[in-house]
Amino acid sequence: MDKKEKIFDTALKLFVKDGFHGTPTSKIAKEAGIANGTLFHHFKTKDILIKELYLKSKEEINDYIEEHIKGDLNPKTKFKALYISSLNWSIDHSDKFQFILLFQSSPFLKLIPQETLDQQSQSYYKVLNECYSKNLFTDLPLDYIYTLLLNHFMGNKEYIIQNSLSQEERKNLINTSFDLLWRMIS
Amino acid sequence: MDKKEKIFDTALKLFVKDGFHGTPTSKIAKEAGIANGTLFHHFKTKDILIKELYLKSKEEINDYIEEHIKGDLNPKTKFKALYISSLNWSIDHSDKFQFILLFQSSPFLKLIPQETLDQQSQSYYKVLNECYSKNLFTDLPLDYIYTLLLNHFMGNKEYIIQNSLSQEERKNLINTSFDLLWRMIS
DNA sequence: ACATTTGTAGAGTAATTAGTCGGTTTAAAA
DNA sequence: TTTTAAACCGACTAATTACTCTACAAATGT
Repeated sequence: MDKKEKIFDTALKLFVKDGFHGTPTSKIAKEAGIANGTLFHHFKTKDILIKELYLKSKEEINDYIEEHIKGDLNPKTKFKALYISSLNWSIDHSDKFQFILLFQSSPFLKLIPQETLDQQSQSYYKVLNECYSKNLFTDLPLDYIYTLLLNHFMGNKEYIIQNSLSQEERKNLINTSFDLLWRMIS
Repeated sequence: MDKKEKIFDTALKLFVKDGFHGTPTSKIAKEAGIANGTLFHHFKTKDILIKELYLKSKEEINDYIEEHIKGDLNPKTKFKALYISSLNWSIDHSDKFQFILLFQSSPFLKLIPQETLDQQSQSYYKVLNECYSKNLFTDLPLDYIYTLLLNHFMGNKEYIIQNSLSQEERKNLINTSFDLLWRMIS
């Protein structure tokens, strides 16, 4: 495996486990099986490593989701596809997803310009706005619906990871959870 | 203000802002307006400070909630009182609540014996179990309902904090959110 | 009044950390 | 083949960290 890739992998795992400040660069290098200097050859600073790791992970989930919602024309099925594909990715890449959350609620978030952040969430908002403008949602503020949606999502993600369901059970639960959500917000 | 109390306050604020490892004891001492040595006189180690801060905060929220649910005999109103009082406390003490979450998802959680943790969540589980055994909930596993409940709670908490509502609006939203929740899980 | 404990201070220390540097190996280009 | 550049190494450094130590002040008990 490419050493830079190996650094990414190891760093992500350690950051999720012990936090950013709790993970020394020396430990990353050691566990990745490379020398200290090599790490700083690929990433000028620890901050840059953290930032690139975030951008990489975020790009992966975004690509995956966009791949799964494109083509769908009906707003509701598009919304459902968004919900389900996000859920699937976050379960299948739980460390990466956890890392994204960690980063987003950390002071390192400031390393990313607002413009980039907006751009990254564009596709979600587009789907949401379409449903909203077509009055598919109940008569509550859109940001409140977003809140309900987001946390329903997070809870179900956590539940599925925790209970390591079979592929079939998982599919069923995800569908059930979407129905529960839709019943709540439509 | 008592210096020990001042350390508690400052440490909590900084831990929430910058994380445990991101907050040096020297910074805590400086911002609390005390000497380095004084901090270590009151708390033998940084870990002990973190642990005591958690136990203190957790005790406060537990006391508050228990004060608000005692007396209620009907399981549903007791459940509602639990939901609403938790929400109110977490909004009115958002830093402390954030700290509790931070601690619980950190490696420091290991500092607390399982026995103590169980004891601390006893009263919540009691209320939940009572509703469950009286068939007030829909036909889903209790731990799944707990997941839905918890995340509905978290989302609404975040929403109310973010949107700084008036006392009246807040009360209404909390009630609405409870109805939404109840409709979903009952 | 005196003694003892407790609170407070801040300089000091050993360990750890992010990041550097000079040098060697590997790989690609000329 | 020779030259150039990129990848890699690990010892090193300056800064930071958790924590100690000694001394002094305040409170408390006798």
